[in-house]
Amino acid sequence: MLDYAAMGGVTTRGEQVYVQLRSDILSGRVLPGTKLRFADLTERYECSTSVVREGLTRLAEQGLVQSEPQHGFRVTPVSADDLEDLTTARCVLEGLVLRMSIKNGDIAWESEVVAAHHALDRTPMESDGDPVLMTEDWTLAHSRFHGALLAACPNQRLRMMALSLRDAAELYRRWSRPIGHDEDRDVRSEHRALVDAALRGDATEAVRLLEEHLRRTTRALGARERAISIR
Amino acid sequence: MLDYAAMGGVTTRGEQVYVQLRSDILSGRVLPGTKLRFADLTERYECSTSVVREGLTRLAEQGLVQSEPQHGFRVTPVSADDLEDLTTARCVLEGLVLRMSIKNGDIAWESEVVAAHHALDRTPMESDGDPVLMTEDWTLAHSRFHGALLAACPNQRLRMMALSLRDAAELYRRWSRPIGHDEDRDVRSEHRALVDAALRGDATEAVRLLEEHLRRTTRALGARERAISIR
DNA sequence: TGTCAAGAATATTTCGATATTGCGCAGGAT
DNA sequence: ATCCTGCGCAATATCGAAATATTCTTGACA
Repeated sequence: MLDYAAMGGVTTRGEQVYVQLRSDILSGRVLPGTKLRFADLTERYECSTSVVREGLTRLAEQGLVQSEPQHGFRVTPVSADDLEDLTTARCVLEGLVLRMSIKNGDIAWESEVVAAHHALDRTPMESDGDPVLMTEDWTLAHSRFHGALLAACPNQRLRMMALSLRDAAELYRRWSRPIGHDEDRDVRSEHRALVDAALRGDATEAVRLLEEHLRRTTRALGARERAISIR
Repeated sequence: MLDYAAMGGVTTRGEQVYVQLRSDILSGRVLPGTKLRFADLTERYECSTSVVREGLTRLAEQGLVQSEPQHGFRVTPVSADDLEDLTTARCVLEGLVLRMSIKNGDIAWESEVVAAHHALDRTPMESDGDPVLMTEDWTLAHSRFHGALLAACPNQRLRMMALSLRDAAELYRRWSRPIGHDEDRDVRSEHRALVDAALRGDATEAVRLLEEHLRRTTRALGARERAISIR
């Protein structure tokens, strides 16, 4: 949770590598459980071990990778139990933050929510090439939309923690593409209902919808996980 | 939030330095706002810059120190606004975790709570030498006591986040020694009431007591802060 | 054939040095 | 007098290799 809010762009090599490493993990370019060797990473990111180490250390602190002393780092493996924990934590915390955000949101916030939702609604979910992974664009728009919903929460720490949990969930979400294809319409209508409740100021209903939204993604992954484990 | 649960003790130099650095900050041996120079730290901890850097990076990720690229690190400064945010976050989150812990706690958990409370109750708060800072022993016992209360929360992530907030608050608590001396008795009775409610299984009352407990410490600091700012 | 130990190979951790960046001050131009 | 520019100092960021730890391989011995 380093605060680079003040700086315009990426400045140090360490920061660049960290951002890229993080992006590579979150986007699923390196699979959960993968061992991260220094030799590979220094070559891939064209920097020395120190810089790689710094990035890995930061990610480990966030829980995106795991560190075992003298044994190196690996991308945090996914598990059904952990997902259960994560989902519960998100329902509780993100629900809370959403409630605070709605109670506190002004017109500017409402505008941002509407804008983010519009962008999300118009972004295609799946690319023609890959029927499993979502598009980069949709993932980004989705992240922005949920971020916008939470943006008006006056408590920075709670908001940051909720966002951090969303990141952790990204690892799972990345692989939760449901088998069926009607899901597409479903997710969009869930988002729309969420926006409606939020703008109406109906925090309780919005929180209920959010929790349902989160749990559905979890259930979708459950199905996918079973499918993968059969292989 | 690196997971060293599996390892017996501290193994790498980096880990040692991190632990010590963290302890030095949390215990108030280096004041909030202090610039942390590499030259000083490498000498103090007898290691190279890389190791110091790793420790600082981890602490920065936790929010205990701040990093500004090309400008180094400094211990996160304290502010009244941040304390307000922090206290609110703690009341909400730690309250939630306490509730879950009480609902889920078994006899073994109860025993731990009783034991930790007993140890805390018998540990002197203030040393004869310094009338302002709490003793190292009391701080440790206090931390263990509150940790024990939360230990039965089945959700690891929520529990870890609550503990992380407690650490952040430690920076403030360290300087919140009230002016008056009767506070001593007061804090002890607050802890006792908390234990009673928890063991009774009265989660709602326990959470209420905890929130009051947290807010009182905050108010105590408020007074102290004003006293400091007058200097 | 199975076990164990010594040594080779591989990976991580730590170091010391170099490269880079930012800051302050002096000197000169406007 | 004020502002700009360039130089030197101090601190951070990065590197590449040495030191340390772990894992794998090989071969002797029971």
